[in-house]
Parts: sequence; C-alpha cells; structure tokens
Amino acid sequence: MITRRSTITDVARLAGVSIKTVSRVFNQEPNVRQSTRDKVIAAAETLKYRPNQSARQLASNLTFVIGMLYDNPNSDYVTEVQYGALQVCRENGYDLLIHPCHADSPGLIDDVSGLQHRVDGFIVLQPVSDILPLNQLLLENNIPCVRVSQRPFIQFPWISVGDMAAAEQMTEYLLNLGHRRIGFIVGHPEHGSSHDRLAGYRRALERRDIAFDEDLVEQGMFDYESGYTCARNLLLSAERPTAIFASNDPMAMGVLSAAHEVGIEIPGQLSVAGFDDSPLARHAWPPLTTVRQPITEVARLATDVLMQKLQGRLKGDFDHRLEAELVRRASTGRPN
Amino acid sequence: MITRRSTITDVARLAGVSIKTVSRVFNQEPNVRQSTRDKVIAAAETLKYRPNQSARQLASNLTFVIGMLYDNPNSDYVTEVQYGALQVCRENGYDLLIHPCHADSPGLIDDVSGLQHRVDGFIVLQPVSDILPLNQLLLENNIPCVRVSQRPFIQFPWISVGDMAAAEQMTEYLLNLGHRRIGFIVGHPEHGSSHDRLAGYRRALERRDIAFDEDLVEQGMFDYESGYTCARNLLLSAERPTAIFASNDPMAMGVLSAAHEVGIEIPGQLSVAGFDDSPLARHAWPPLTTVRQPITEVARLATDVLMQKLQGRLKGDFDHRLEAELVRRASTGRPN
DNA sequence: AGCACCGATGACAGCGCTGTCATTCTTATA
DNA sequence: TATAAGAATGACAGCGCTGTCATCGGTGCT
Repeated sequence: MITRRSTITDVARLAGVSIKTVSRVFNQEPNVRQSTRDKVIAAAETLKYRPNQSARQLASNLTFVIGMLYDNPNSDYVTEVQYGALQVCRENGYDLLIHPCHADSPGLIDDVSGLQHRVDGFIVLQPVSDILPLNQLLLENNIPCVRVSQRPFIQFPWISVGDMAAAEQMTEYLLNLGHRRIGFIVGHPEHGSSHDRLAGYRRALERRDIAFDEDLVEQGMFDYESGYTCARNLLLSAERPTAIFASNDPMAMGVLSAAHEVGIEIPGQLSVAGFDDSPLARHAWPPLTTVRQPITEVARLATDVLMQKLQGRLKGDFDHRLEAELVRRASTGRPN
Repeated sequence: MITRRSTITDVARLAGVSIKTVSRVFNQEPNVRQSTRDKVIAAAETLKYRPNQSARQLASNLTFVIGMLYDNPNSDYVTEVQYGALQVCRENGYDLLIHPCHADSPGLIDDVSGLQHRVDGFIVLQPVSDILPLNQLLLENNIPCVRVSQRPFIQFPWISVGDMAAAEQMTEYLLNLGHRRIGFIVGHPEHGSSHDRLAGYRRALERRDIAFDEDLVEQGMFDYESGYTCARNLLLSAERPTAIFASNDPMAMGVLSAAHEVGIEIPGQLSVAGFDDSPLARHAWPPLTTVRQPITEVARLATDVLMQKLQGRLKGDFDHRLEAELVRRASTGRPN
C-alpha cells in the first residue's frame, strides 16, 4: 500500500539514462536530444515522478519559495497582493510563504533572520519596507528582495504607487465640484503613504490658492473606528466641511456611519471620498468615490522583478511607479 | 564580505562535540548533558547558526511547512484563518504555505499533488474540503490533513462550525422580534454551508409551525452583487418580507444597498441579518446583526490538531464542532 | 572488585538531487 | 577520409543534516 515515492534514480533506470540527464530534462537545461527528453518525460510520467524539493534545494542552494513580508490591517489589500504574487509565482514554479508581522515588533529582525534560509527572496510591502533595520538586514545578508514603498533604499528594486498624485487628483476633483471646505483624515502616522496622501491634498489646495486649514485635518489610524471619531469631530464643529476625504476606505466607511448617525445626507449635504477602492467601497451605501490602486498589478510586477533578480535576468537598478486612478461613485457630488 | 553561512559542523567544532550532539540539541532530543547543551547553544549563538531547512528536510523527510488549501471569495475570512493558523505554526516552528485554488478547476488535483512533497500536511478549508477527488488524493497518498467542513470524510480529523444551529437561532431571533415573513438568501450552491444555513432557517420555521414559503427564498452566490439582486426581487415583490436573512455578510450588504435605494428604512421597515461577522458587518450602516463564526479559533484548532497528528500525538479520531454566536446590532428590530 | 545497566556521545552512511568535469558521440570542415 | 569542435551524456562528489548503531563512562548492585 505505502509505495515508496519514486526518485530520480528510478526514472533514470526506466528511461535508460543517467540521473544527470533526468536532472537536465527537469531543469530545462539545453543539450539534451529531443528523443532522450521524450523518453525521460515518459518514464517520469509512468512513475509519477515529482522532484524532491528538499534535495533540490540542498544541492542547488535554492528553495523555490519566496517570502512575503507585510503588516497591513486591511484584509482586502492583503488577499489581493497575495493573489497577484501567487499568479507569478506559479508561472515560475515558486511557492509563496506569507509572513505577516508587526512593524514595531522587537522580534521582527530575528524572525526574518530565521526565515532567510527558507526562501530565495522577499517581497516587502509597505510599511514593513520602510523599516530601516530590516532593510539593513536584507542588505547585509545579501538577500534578494523587492520593496513596495514610496521611498527608495539603496539599490534595492522598488515599486511605488503614485499616492501623492492620486490624493492631489482627488482633492482637485472635489474642488472642481465646488467644495471649498474639504476635511481630510490622515492615515496611520507610521505609514509612509499617510504623509504622501496628505501632501497631495495640500498641494491641490495650494495650486488653487486655498489656504490650508489645520482644523479641517484630523489624525486617523487607517481603521473604521478612527474614521468615525475623526468624522464626528469634523461634522460637529462650528463650521463643518462640505466634503471629507479619508486616506483609506475603512476610514471613509467610518465617515459614512458618522454622517448617517447625525442625519447628514450623502452626497447632498456631505461628499465623502476614500482611498484604495477595496470591495468595501463598492458595497457601501452610497458607494464610495475612492482611488483605485493597482494592487494586483503591483504585486505581479514586484514578484516578476524578484524572479528576474533570482534568475539573474535583472540588469541594473529597477524602480517603477504605477499610477492610481480616481473612481467616481455616488458618495460625492456638488455641495448645496 | 560574503561570509559562508555556518553549518552544523562549524558549531560542533567550536563547541568541541560531534555534529550529532549539535543535532540533538537543536531537535530537543533527550540524553544530552545540560553542560553540553549550553556549550552547543553558546557556540551556535556566536556563529549565528541556523539549521539548514533543506538539509534537515532531506534527511528527515519532513518539511516543517504546512499547506493551506482554500477557495474563498471573502478576504476577511481568509486573512483571519491565515492569522490563526500562523499563530500555531510559529509556536511549533512551522511555516505556512498558502494555496488558494478554484474548487472547480480541473488542474486542482495535479496542483496539490505537486505540492504534497513541499509540505508535511494540509489544512483544508471549506469548500475545498468537500471535493471528493481531492480527499481521495490525500487519503491515497497518506498525507496528513485536517478538514474544516460540515461533513466528515473517512477518518480524517475534521472541525465544523455549527452553521445550522446558528442559522436556526438567527431565524428564531427574527421570529421572536415578531417577524413572520422572513426572506432568505441562500449562499453559493457548491458550498456546503449554504445548505446547512438554509436548513437552519427551515427548521426554525417548522418549530414554530410557520409554513415554508418558497417565494421568500432567493438563490445567491455569496457575493455582494447577488445579495443586491436577490434583495431587489424580494423587496419589489407583491408582499414583501419584513426581514431578510442573508447567508453571509457581503450579501447582507447588498440587501442594505437595495433597501436604501428603494428608500426602505432599516430597521424600521426592514430588518436585515447577515452571517460571518466580517469587519464589513460592523462598519455597515446600520451595523449588521450577524452570526459570529469563531474563525480564528477554528484555524488555531485545525492547525493544532495537524501539529498533533504530525508529531504522532494524536490518538484516535478527532472531530470537533465550534458554535457560532449571534451578534445583535442595529440592522434588526421589531416590524412596524 | 566485578558486573550489568543505562545515560551520554560519536562515527558514519545516506537522504535525492545538482555541479563539475570527464567521456563519448555527432557533425561540419578541410 | 581524417580531424577538430561541439553537442550529448555519464560518473561521482558533495550539499548539511538525521537515523542507526557502536562506543564510552559512570552508577548501583552483589
């Protein structure tokens, strides 16, 4: 019943070749006659041969696994990133090891340090990608990685999304609708994007010569609850804004709830905009105007670049920026 | 600069023992004197020694990785499961390989078949856990796994959540509020839970001697869009229900949107209930009454049982059921 | 003291594969 | 037809660890 799993030796014997030739076939190496190749494949098929990864790894010092380092409270974002990365992984015969972690955890460095020999490289997502000691660890140990971040680090390949430009665009859109008092809810202070999005908001105001009003800016934490609280502050203030731009969708959901609760009509009395275009946004009531980040694409690209790097196909540095896109839905409109 | 990674031999040399003794220390094997153990640990520390997983795997025929097989459109569910599983994995020095898959994909079996040697065992989530050929593959190849499902398969350990009871309880709750015409939106037909939840709904009606009305039941697909469509059907029908119970939260969100759109007040004119208690539910307007599934706990338990199995600590069969819990929020109330 | 026993340690083979280098077979060219 | 160049293949060592079995040394008993 318990049949021993077949090995490269079995295949070699059945095909009448040496194990090295079998190895060649399975690693797509050149210089194998087509007829030999066919023999080997046929033999492998009848024996249901699967290369032993461990042996392969040990001999080649490769794991065919990549790790994904992230710390993101947003599950939509996480699954979408995983999805994109997995697509590319599978195309290349790699597997994905996920490693969510707390950016502020003291054990992080040790943790990753232990992981380094279980993977060939890492995809490091924001905000983990901005942790200096981690980047240094990766650098010192010469571990291939691709960073998704708003800022570069040494010569690591990195991919960014035009957060600032997108925030600027959204603010502009609200201004064009006729809004002048636009509330803004900042994201988690440790997250690089938070600053960029705020900067985009400010820049749009500047370009229109509208004074930046600190009272219209609230500090959130990227979660629903903080969005709710900030929105209450804004909505119950003496001179309430006619629009609120939250730095991500969960916070915008909080704004929606706060507004509903106070009896403010959307978008009639208040326009609400989010950021990220999570499924949440489409399913809110009313559906949220937001910014669509090409998350899957970012993940695919990052993984692809990592593959290139692992296979030595990456020449020179790499940095790439993808643009986010405005998604207009029913939560925004002209002010009364 | 590029220093060779230290191996067991280096540690053995520095500690003045044989490599086997080092191996013993790192595998927590008995029969090593404490003083020896200390020497080895000290040596390992100064050399920053990390066991090479590949070598370990090859020699022991173990990977210290477990795979997670799932197919779930709901990202909250997925991340929560991952989170729970990872907790237990880390406690045991295991890593987690995720493998989302389409339950109806023809390549599934092959896919998993290829994975089998990269992991020591699988956690198989619904609805993948109900795919017969897959279970057979796991059985035939004698691959340890734990199934999360509503139904058993052979003697595989399995964990279920009391879906039916929970749906019954929710229906009862709505009945107790005074509702008599309760719409029900069924989940994805391929997903085992869908049937159980419907069965729970029916049972609650029966126990109150309320006739089951087919016109009150709509077939959904577990996503927002289908919830929306089904809700429209129900709400625009001649005699519309006073409450709608959707088989999961995204569909309940769809109901909310449809109701808002038609101008139906919630919960004044319509009570809405969901299932799963995803973050979505808390953040909806009004916040959704729903059923809280102990997802993290399920994941933790499943992983723990798998660990037991892998370490030969699991004696006999294992099946366990966790109960879901009613979460009352503002989307339900007495009918007018 | 002599013996059996058990805890502590080591020697060594081998897990299944890849890398290196040697060897053999083809093919093109003079 | 002889010869060199290159393609195709194979032999074999080792990757770093664990499992097996042998060995050593201390302890308690007679």
